[in-house]
Amino acid sequence: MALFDCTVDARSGNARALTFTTAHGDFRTPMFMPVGTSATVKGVTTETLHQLGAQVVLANTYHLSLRPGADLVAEAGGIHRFMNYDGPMLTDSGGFQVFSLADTVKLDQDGLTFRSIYDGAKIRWTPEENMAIQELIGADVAMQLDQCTPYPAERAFVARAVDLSASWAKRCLAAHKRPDQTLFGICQGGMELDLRLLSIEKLLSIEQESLDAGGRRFGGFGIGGYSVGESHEVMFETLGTVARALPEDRPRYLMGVGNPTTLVRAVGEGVDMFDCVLPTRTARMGTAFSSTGRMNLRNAKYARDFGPLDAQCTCSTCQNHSRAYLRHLVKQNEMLGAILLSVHNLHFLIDLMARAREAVLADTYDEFLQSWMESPAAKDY
RNA sequence: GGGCGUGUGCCCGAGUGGCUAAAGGGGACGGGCUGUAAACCCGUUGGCUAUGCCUACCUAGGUUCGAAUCCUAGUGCGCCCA
Repeated sequence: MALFDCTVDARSGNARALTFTTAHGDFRTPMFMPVGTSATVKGVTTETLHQLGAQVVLANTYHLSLRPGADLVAEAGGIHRFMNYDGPMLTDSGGFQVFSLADTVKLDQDGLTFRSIYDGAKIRWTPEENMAIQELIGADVAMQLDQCTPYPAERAFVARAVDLSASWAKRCLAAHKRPDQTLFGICQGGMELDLRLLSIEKLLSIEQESLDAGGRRFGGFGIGGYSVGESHEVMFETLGTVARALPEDRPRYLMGVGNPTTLVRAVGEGVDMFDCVLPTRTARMGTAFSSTGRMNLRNAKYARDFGPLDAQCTCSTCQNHSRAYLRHLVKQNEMLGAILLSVHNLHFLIDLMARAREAVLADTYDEFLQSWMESPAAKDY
């Protein structure tokens, strides 16, 4: 297969199983992508990531461009070599950070100006500059610069973000040149279905214009601006329609999600890819996903519980360590506790999506979804 | 044996007459975490028959309208002198 080809291996209802080709190998969906913001999935070695069956690892343009600097990453031979991960990688544009982090973002049609959280330096990003930075970092997939809107938000504000994100999508697509890297466009529009569909319409017409002019196409599509404070019901009111309005032949990536049950349901709505800090962050804070729901290992009830974390789990943490030991590590603030729980939580989501793929291939996704929703693990949704 | 200092809630520790059921830490207990400035943030932490009452700042006694705070004695601990 050629670079960035995407094949639909199977469908089951609205759920899909894709294979996507990158210069660092294929990835198969549905899948969960561990987040490695600063060129590291916190607490987890790249060797372990491979063992876990991670297919794509994220990194963040905002953080890497400020520390250690995109030029330094390029000098190291690119992000893969820099962090010694030879599988597919994806960089988020950093737009999310600019809006969520900097209290002094200045937004104009041409780009955005903000201050570095590290040293206060004034930084100016146009979509073109952001593309150049992501090309220097060198992940297999780059994300367009976009404006992620919070919830709740005024409709007019969301509409402006849709327009701005679309205009940036156009400029990113035009500016993006690196041949071994593909670009994903991003759909915004908050919880307003018509704005969501408008956003997609814009992306597709931008792409068509680009193709007509002999330019590039989007390798896939991000669905941004969800899981920003709205309830699950509100999110799923529009998510399925939005996902299925995106092209069938390319990946749909629900950005920043997260929760096991949300993943299983979203796959059922036609979403293919996910990323989230939740498994690694909650692990560092002492919480584990499990087949019986979330477990807070700080709880006293685990102090003398010498059984495995999750009897149904095949990860190395569950094979080798007891709840009592993990609780001890967490309570003592020992770094190994965070590491072991990170490994377990990542395994949980990666394995969940692997099983989702099997269900799609067997055309039994409905049953898979139903059985998940009836399982005790879904209760902490 | 003498002198000086000190003793506060599970622990450390602030508080030198009323605004004190007692600051602040720690610990314990519980909750949160969703395109990572997070090994972080938030709550609770004397008891009860609970818009009030009881018990509490080493012990006992005293001064005072009122004491963790002042006085006396005892006692534990620390330092110094013999």
